[in-house]
Amino acid sequence: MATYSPAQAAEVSGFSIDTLRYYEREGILRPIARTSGGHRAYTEDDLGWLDLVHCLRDTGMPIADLKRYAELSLDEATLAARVALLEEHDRRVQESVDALRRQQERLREKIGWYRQQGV
Amino acid sequence: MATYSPAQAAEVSGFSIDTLRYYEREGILRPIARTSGGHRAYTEDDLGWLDLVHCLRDTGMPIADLKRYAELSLDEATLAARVALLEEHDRRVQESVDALRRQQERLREKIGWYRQQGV
DNA sequence: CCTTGACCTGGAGCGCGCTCCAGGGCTTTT
DNA sequence: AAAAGCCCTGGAGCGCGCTCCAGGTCAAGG
Repeated sequence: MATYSPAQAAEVSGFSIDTLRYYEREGILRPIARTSGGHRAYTEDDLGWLDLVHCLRDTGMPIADLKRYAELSLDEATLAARVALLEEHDRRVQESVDALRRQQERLREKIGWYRQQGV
Repeated sequence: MATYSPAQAAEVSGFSIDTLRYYEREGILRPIARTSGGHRAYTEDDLGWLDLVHCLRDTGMPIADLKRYAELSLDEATLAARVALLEEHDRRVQESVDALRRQQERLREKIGWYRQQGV
């Protein structure tokens, strides 16, 4: 199975090498396999997981939550719980989208008001 | 004209007293009027401005940008420029809403995939 | 008056999420 | 086999946006 050097993993995942190491230290990534010389060798699976991590980070999931999620992932039996967590996160994302749009609406009202003042 | 104590201004604006002081130090608020004893007395105008500040912060405008905007506000002649900035900000807000929704869509696909794996 | 509670200032501290660095070991190319 | 470029570790540092603190002053009720 193909593996990826840290630089390649960074390229593919969109995280920096430092961030990948940081995530591993934090327990968000399971310990990455090593070459005989001690260099990391990321697997396809690692990259798949990183793809989900990216999605979760981009939607505002905090590092601490991601870590808890990753810990759950160590136990196959928790699949249902993990999906429940993702769905809960999805609800929070929806709330923040809604909140953002509400504030955007207010912003537009303010702009309209300024425009009426003769801009 | 009615004025507001720091506690009242915090209550109305939704910012903490410490944050109000911080914003004043940073130049996001013009220097707030004082009582004879040196205590702050916020005006209706201050609260109106704070309302806009809250809207901008909630939509992700950084402190530094807010400061620049506040500096512009000191000069009446910049009204058009300020409105332009708000509209530019509105575009960025729209972009982040869109990005968030795209990632949410991906998240939902992931959830759907897990569901297919038998959850 | 005197107490109590709100407010003042300057500056330190914090939580988050990285990012960078020194000092050293691999590995690939020539 | 030597140079050049990746990668290693542990730990320090940073940018943001507050938040808290000490040590004092002011204001309002009894």
